[in-house]
Order: sequence, then structure tokens, then C-alpha cells
Amino acid sequence: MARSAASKTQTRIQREKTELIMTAALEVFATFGYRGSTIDQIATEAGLSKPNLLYYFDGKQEIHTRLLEHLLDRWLAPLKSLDAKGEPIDEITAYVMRKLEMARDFPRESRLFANEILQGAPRIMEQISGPLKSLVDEKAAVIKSWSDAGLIAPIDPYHLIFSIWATTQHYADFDAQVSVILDHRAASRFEDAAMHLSEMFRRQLRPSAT
Amino acid sequence: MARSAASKTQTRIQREKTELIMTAALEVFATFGYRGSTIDQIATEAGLSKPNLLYYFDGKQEIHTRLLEHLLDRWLAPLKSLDAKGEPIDEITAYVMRKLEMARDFPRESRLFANEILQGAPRIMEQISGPLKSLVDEKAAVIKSWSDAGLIAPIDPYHLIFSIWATTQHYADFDAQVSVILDHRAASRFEDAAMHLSEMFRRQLRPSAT
Amino acid sequence: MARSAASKTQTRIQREKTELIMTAALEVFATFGYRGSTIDQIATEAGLSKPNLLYYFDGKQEIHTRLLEHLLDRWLAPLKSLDAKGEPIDEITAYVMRKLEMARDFPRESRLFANEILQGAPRIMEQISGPLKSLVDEKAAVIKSWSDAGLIAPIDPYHLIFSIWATTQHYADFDAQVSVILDHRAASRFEDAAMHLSEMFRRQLRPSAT
Amino acid sequence: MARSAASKTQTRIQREKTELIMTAALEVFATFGYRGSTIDQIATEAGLSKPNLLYYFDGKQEIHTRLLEHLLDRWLAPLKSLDAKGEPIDEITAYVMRKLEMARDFPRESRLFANEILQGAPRIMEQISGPLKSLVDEKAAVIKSWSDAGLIAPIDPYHLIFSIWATTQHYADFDAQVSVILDHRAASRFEDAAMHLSEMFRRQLRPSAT
DNA sequence: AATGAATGAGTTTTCATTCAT
DNA sequence: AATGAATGAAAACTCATTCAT
Repeated sequence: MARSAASKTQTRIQREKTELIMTAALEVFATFGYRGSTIDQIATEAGLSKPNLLYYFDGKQEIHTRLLEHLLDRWLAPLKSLDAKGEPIDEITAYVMRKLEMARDFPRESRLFANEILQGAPRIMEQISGPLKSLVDEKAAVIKSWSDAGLIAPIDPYHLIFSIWATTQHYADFDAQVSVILDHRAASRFEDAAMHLSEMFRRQLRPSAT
Repeated sequence: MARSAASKTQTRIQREKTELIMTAALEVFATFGYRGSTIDQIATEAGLSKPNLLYYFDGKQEIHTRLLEHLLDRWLAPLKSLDAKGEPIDEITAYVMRKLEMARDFPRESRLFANEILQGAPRIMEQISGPLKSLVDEKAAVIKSWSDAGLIAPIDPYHLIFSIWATTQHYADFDAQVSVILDHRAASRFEDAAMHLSEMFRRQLRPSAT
Repeated sequence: MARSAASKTQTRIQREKTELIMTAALEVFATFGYRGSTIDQIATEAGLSKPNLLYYFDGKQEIHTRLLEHLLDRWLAPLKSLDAKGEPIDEITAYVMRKLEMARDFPRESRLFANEILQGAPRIMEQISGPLKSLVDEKAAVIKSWSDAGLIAPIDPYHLIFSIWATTQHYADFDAQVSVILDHRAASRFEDAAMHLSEMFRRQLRPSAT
Repeated sequence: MARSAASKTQTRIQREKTELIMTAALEVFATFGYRGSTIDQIATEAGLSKPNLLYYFDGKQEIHTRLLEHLLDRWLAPLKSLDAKGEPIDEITAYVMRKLEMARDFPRESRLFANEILQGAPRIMEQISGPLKSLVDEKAAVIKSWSDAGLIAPIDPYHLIFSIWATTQHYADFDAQVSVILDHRAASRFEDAAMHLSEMFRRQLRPSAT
């Protein structure tokens, strides 16, 4: 049995197929949600037979869990890079831009995540209350210190972070709506959003002239 | 057969049961998504038998569709109230507050909507490209005019609207995450968010001193 | 949902269908064992569709469990009737006869039980170590007292009981073999066994002439 | 292909692996029955890969069939040894003891056999109606002759044999039940059974004083 | 209006067996 | 000989929907 991620010694084919399945599953899960997706869809998307897919993964649940685990690293990376020693406003703005790039380049990951949270995070709560919360707490403290030092305007760092997440991920998660509303302007939506958001957050963070 | 709620002549009991079912369905669909929800769950939630529920609605699809239709009015109301003749920054800030209140008071509606858009809006695209887009276009024009007149800072009205939607709905749609990250501070999340967001949007809109 | 035996208020149809299914399941499980039986077989045997069968029972496991529970009463009855106040040898011989009649009249019940024990009693251990063991302990004490009083030959009551179980149930459980070996004499196998076993146990129990 | 163990010319390794598989299969089949066992379990038990196992045997069915064939010799041996020229009661008692030893030393073989008969002997009927029946007929005739000669009490030899089989195999086949009922006395169950059964059969066979 | 009963079409998963190397 | 990979057929179970009363 080549089953389960446990086995450390993977053959080339195993690595390739596992990757193939994860990609297909990401596509399907991100679009239809966990319950709305079928193994059949994923198998078809991956060009495999259903039993063959189940040769690599123990079941639907496992694929999903592994996708979410896999996702977390990439998901936390932009915030991790926020440098306590950098120039505060530049740091935060750069973070916003990195998040926006992720929304542009990895919209399926964003939707997968959103789908999960939306339903109460039943299969991912641990990661949220664990690593994610820890990281947020850490970086919120950094922002707080900047705020306290007067380097940026007084601000609630948690709600700032939520605003950044919300505004950037919106372009991935609500793309169906965004694209329709922007119609012909949709092509440049990420550039426009970049302009808009960087301006928005810079204004918010700039210390008052006082 | 009194089938399908379409029939205009409803008895009182019909109206009550229909309402009961819609409420139950909202709860269930908002939590589990369309595919993740079963008629059984909705019937149980509503305290009805499954066949009895289907006496009032033609099927799962219809309940969902009607929920979304029903939802739209409430959903558009806050933006509709944006008054072209009001004081620009106050108007927009008030809009933000109304949206935030909706996230607080009608989180299930918000999640139902988010679920739908997230999956590509397959059952609601018409309403988005129709009434919703029209309204947005209209109000975006108003904001544009304020911006052109120098009453507010230069801004892309569409992306402003997206930012408002994103930041406010975030508190409903991502509540599972927000609550965990804020832990003991979660109780005041809407008040804190109100402070944060009103400040954020005011700063952004305030015309430059120049 | 009319599911699960829990519901006390059963309709006539429910009682009939439940009974019908139990009978069919007994037939199938007794012949093919738990794992060797399929819900399809049981449904076909009962003249129902598979989902209809599952409307009455929550699953294969539940049908099996309920059969075994149901079975226990009937299974223990012959031993329960062993009367401490009766004439020892007659009492025991009568018990042997009752067990033999059960092997003749309820061979499927016997095989269902045998199948389960044979596989280590995974789904029935509780009942064995509970009610069954209690009853055996009680009656073994009775037999022991007879033995101690010299009313029957000195004997290990537990092993006597095992011998009774083994010899009588053999005609049900190993019928396939018994019938072949006895070929034309097979028709009278239960009468012949009755003669043989009553003589065997009487001889064993008769106190020594000493 | 060196497929199928039928080929007479086996290398040493082939013989060893075949033996290894048979041992593993016996363990598994005896515990879970034919249908309840999977090739995977057997392969794992044998420390082989599934395809490798199937290199030595043509399929699940074949392993099972060969096990049963293999089993028959050992199974008939105790009865074969019953010597028409020996002292009747000693001969029969010795047979009982040999059977009881088999139940103690080869319980899996006993259970495998029991499982098969219990399910109507679908895969072994031939051997029962052939060699087994022949042997039984032969030895039953011997016992009959002893009985007719007054060397042992009048007795139905077939039912005597059934009683011997039943009582001895019971300790292997129903061990799950026996052990629980005897609890702390279970350790000596075979010694106790030996006492009990030898006494039981001796008493039954002893010609009446008359 | 209401509900117990029934079912066809899935959906996940298992498993004996085969393929390719 | 041996094994990683693959699959068709089945099996358990689910669910939206319909039937009958």
C-alpha cells in the first residue's frame, strides 16, 4: 500500500500522482466546496480512475485535510515576512501587495480557505487556533508597537489585519461578482485594486500631522 | 394542489409555513452550503416532515433560489440609501455602518450570499449582472461625481465599494476565524470594527489638505 | 424517520416489515456469516428494495445486532427452565431434549450464534459475559449441588453444559456434514439423536451403584 | 510463469513461500471466515505483497480450497488410527483424547473447518461426501461390530462419532464463549475437558452389568 | 395538509485481480 | 520473483423526490 502521506519513501510516480491529485482536488474543492465535490469529479479532473485515486489517498476527507495543511504555509508566508525592523508603512503596504498577489495568483487556494471558514472551519479549526493565531498575535504586537511609538496612526492591529485580509481576498473569493460588476474594466482589476488598496492603507496608517 | 409558493393566493397557514421553511433553510444553507445541506436537515430544523416541506416548495433548488431572491432586496437596501444629495463622507461612512450592522444582524444571509458567489454564483448570476450591477453602477457614478467635485479624495468608486463590502461582510462570513483570533476580545468585535472601519474610510475619503 | 428500534410507537406496517426483514436477515446471516452477507441479499430475500430496507434499519450492523439481541432470549430459555427443585436426571435430560428441539426447529438461530462465536464473538461478547454467563453460573451451581448431594454422579457442571450445547447444536450447525454422512438415515437424525443423547447423558449422570 | 502451486516441480523457495502463505491464510480464514477475509490481510500476515502472494496462488479461492484439502489429512488422522483390533473402550477413549488434543493444538484448523460446514460446506462438500464419509462408514462399522459383540454398550456409532466431534471441537470452535464462561478456570479447560469427556464416554460405552 | 413508505440515482469505499516493469 | 500501479465490479449507505393514503 502506497497509502497515506505517512510513507516517507515515495517513488517518482507517487509524487507525481499525489501532486496531480492535489491540484485537481484544489480546483474542484475550491469551486464546489467539500460536500459539493465528488471523488469522481476529482478523479476525472486528474485523469485517473476513482479507485486509482483512492490508491493514493485514503478518502475524500484525507485529500481535503492534506490540501488545507499544505495550504497553510503558503497562506501564512506573506504575513510572516512582515518585518518588525522595516519601515512600518512600507512593511504593511508591502504585505497588502503580497496578499493581493496571492489572491491573483492563487485564487483557488483562497476560495478553498474561504469555503472552509464560511462553514465554521470544521476541518481546520486547529490550524486556525494554533499556528495562524500565534502568527497573528505576534505580528499584531509588532504593529501595536509601531502604533504606540507613533510611527503609524493609532490603530487596532487585529482589525487592520482583518481589513487587509478581507479587501485582498475579496478579489479571489468574490471574483464572480467582481468581474461582472467591473465588466470591461475587469482585466485590470488587480492593478486597479493595488492602486486603490495601497492608497487606502497608506492614508489610514500615516500618522496625523499633529 | 396548492403546490409551489408561486401561487399568489396563499392562505395564512401557507404563508406561515413558507416563512418557517425559508428561515430554516437559510440557517442550514448558510452553514453547510447548497450541496452540503439536505432537505431532511431543513425539514427537521423547521419541525416539518420532508414530504410536507415539499408540499410547499417544489424542491431543494426552489427553496434556495427563492431564498436568494428574497435576500437581494435586503442586501441592496444599504447601498440604495446612499443619498447623492447628502454629505459625501457622512453618506459613505453611514453606508459602511449599515453594512456592518447587516453583518452583525444577518450573518446567515451574508454567508448564504458568500457561499453562492464563492462557487461562481451559478444560481444567482442573473441577479448580480442585473439589479445589483445596475445599482452599483448608479451609486458608483454618484461617488465619482463627489470625487470629481473634490468633495472626497480622488478614488476608484468601484474598488471603494468592494472594500466596503469586503471589510464589513468579513465579520459575518469569516466569523469562525475572527472569533478565534480575537478570543476574549471577540465580544466587542462589531463595536471595535465600527470604530476601525469608520476611521479607515474617513481617512481615505478626506480630501487632501493641498 | 421510522428509523431505529428506539421508536416505541410503531405502525402495523413497520412491525410487519421489521419482522420481515429480521426473518430474511436471519436466513442470510446464518448461511453466509456477517461479512459474507450483503444488504442486497437480505433485501431480495425480504422482497424489498435496498433503500426501503434501510428505511427500517440504520444499517447492516444494526440488523445483525438486533437479531442477536432478539436471539438471546430464545437461546437462554431452555436452560432457564432447568428446575432446581425437579428430579436431577430428568431435569437435565429434559434440558438436553429442549436444546435438541431448538436445533431442529431453529437451526438458523443456532448457526447465526455459532458464526458469531466462531469469529471471536466481536459483536456479542457483552451478552455472553453478561446474561449468558450469569445464567450458566446459576445453573451450574444447581447441578453442582445435585452432584454434591449424590443425586447425580460427580461431574464438572460447566463441562457438562458445554457437552450438552455441543452435542445438540451440532445437529443444527454441522447439518451439512451430518446429513451427508447419514445419507438415507438423515431423515430420522433428530429422533435418533434424541435416543442417543438421552441415553448418553443418563448414563453419565446416574450415580455409581456404590 | 511458475503460477499455481499445482506444478509439481517446486524450488525450495517456492515451497517455503507456499507454506508461509498457507499458514497466514489459515490464521486469517479461521478468524474471519472466507468472505470476511481479504487477500490483503493474508498478504500482510505473511509479510508479502499482494501481487506476490498471487504469484504463488491463482486467487483467494484457490488458497482456501488448498487449505481445506491440506486440512483433511490431519483432520481424519485421529479417526484413522482407531484400531479395530484394539480394546474397544480404550480405542474410542483414545480417539476422543486425540480429537481433544487437536482442538487444543490446532484450533484454527478446527475453526476453518467449522466455518465451512456452517455455511453449508460449499467449497468442501466433495471431500465430505467422499473420503470423510468413507472413513466414517468404515469406522462406524467397526464400532457397530463391537457393539453387536457386546464389547461395548449398544450404541448408534454415527451419533457416537458426532458426539465425539461435537464435544471435542467445541473447545476450539467456541473458545470465545468457553473462555469467558470459565473465566479463571479457563487455563485448565483442556485438562478438565479431558477428564470430563473420558469419563463421559467411558460410562456411555461400558456394557451394562446385565 | 400532512405523513409513513418507497425508490432511483448517486457517492464513498472496498477488494480480487491484472498490468507493467 | 517481486512489487508499484491500476481497475472493474460490487457493497454500504445517502438523498431528493414521489407515492399512497
